[in-house]
Amino acid sequence: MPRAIYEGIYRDLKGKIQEGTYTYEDFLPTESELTAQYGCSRNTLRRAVSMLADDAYVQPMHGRGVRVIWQREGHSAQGSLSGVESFVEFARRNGLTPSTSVKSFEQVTCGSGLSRRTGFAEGVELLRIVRVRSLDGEARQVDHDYFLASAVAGLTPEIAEGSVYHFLESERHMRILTSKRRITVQLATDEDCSYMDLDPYNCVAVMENQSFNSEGVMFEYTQVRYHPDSFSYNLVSRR
Amino acid sequence: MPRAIYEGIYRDLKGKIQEGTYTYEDFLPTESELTAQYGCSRNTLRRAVSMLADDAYVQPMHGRGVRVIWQREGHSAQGSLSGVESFVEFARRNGLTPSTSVKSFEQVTCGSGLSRRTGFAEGVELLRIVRVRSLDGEARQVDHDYFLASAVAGLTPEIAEGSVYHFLESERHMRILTSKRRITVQLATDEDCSYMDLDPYNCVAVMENQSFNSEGVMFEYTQVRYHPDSFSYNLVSRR
DNA sequence: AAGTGGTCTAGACCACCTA
DNA sequence: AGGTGGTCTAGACCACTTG
Repeated sequence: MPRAIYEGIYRDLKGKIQEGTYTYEDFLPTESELTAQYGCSRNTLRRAVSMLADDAYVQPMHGRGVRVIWQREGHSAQGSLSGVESFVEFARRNGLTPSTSVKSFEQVTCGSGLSRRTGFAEGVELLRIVRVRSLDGEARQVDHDYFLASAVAGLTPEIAEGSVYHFLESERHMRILTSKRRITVQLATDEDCSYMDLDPYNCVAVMENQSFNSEGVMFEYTQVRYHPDSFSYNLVSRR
Repeated sequence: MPRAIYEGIYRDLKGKIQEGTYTYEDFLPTESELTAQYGCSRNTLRRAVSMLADDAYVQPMHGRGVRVIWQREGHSAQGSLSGVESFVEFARRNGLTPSTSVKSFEQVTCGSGLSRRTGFAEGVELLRIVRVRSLDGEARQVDHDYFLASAVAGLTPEIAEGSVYHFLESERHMRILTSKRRITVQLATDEDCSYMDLDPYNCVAVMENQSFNSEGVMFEYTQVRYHPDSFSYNLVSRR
């Protein structure tokens, strides 16, 4: 694997923090020690450290050193859906059986309302897919996907029962490079109630998502409506 | 102001994208053109561009160029609380009158349950503050704050009615450098219902937050419980 | 083949912290 | 004063895309 040097150093340091070689509130060795240790330039090492800082594993302190701030089980994890993990990966990791039921699979033209909501240009052809996803038979989320029709030619309802991304990556050689997300809480719609076990006055967590492919073109808008018990989202911010 | 060069370039390019000098799906000038334009080294320019990419303003494409992916009103913004903006800033921007009522202000010792929830070590002294925050008289969120008591000496209920961060920054010369967050949706507690206008079967959006100061020490755990109508969180992810 | 972004190096100077 | 991280430069080579 032709991995970048900074990537290797990043993984190595991250592993050492997770394993306890460096622990909470320790200082990492200094930059000059680490560059000597890894036999790389200072810039390359700094890039790796800055990635660790982005992950909130570490906090560099000017004039003092680089302090570890990662804690095992920092925010103790409940068994709930992480926003970054795929549905199937989450299920596998927790020993649950995932299943997907395609409720809708149709081509639509993007009208003005849809354009404002999704960010697609008016008039473009979209493929609309609605899927209910369950764990051990319990409906946990409803996915509303809109794909640029031209980008997903060949997609069938059968494929949509599995992973659309796998299809896009292996068949269409497409990669998601960037995505913008928004999380809100909304009152459950009648549709939500009919798909998931919810009462009309319940709320759902809604994650909207715009994805851009390697061409820099937005090709997907997704709205995932989560059963409130199944939603958890972790993130980090700096500065 | 001794701002960094990359910071200036970053802001300039960001402004040009927002103003429409470069628009959605355009390519930026090439790196060599931009380095000439700004009279800086390639590394410095690349750092600025990489920050724009982190913000999903731009997507660099190997061998082709750097494409703008920012859209005005991409995910159309509703009038709702953003997770990154402070409560007062949000109110001001939307012409609403913010108010805060301190419901609790007391010192507690961190027990095992609290330690697991918050990430503080067992036995440390904490200052617990509960505040209800309203916009135009309507209660929108309840803040449960736990501060390392030693870090916030001198804090009073009167100060807590305003901005604790302002106190920490100007009086205690403390800065938040990193924070880890988690967002979940929970059933409203009796306390939530009594503070905000909610029924027992309603949900609240909960944002938990651990903050680290410039010493790399966690000094704050906050749990903000949002009225569902007042919650919106925007974020970006790459790769 | 030419042009683009991606990675890496070596060396310089600065700003901050501790003593 | 000495050590640490923060910024910046100049130049090299590589990998990908396009004609």
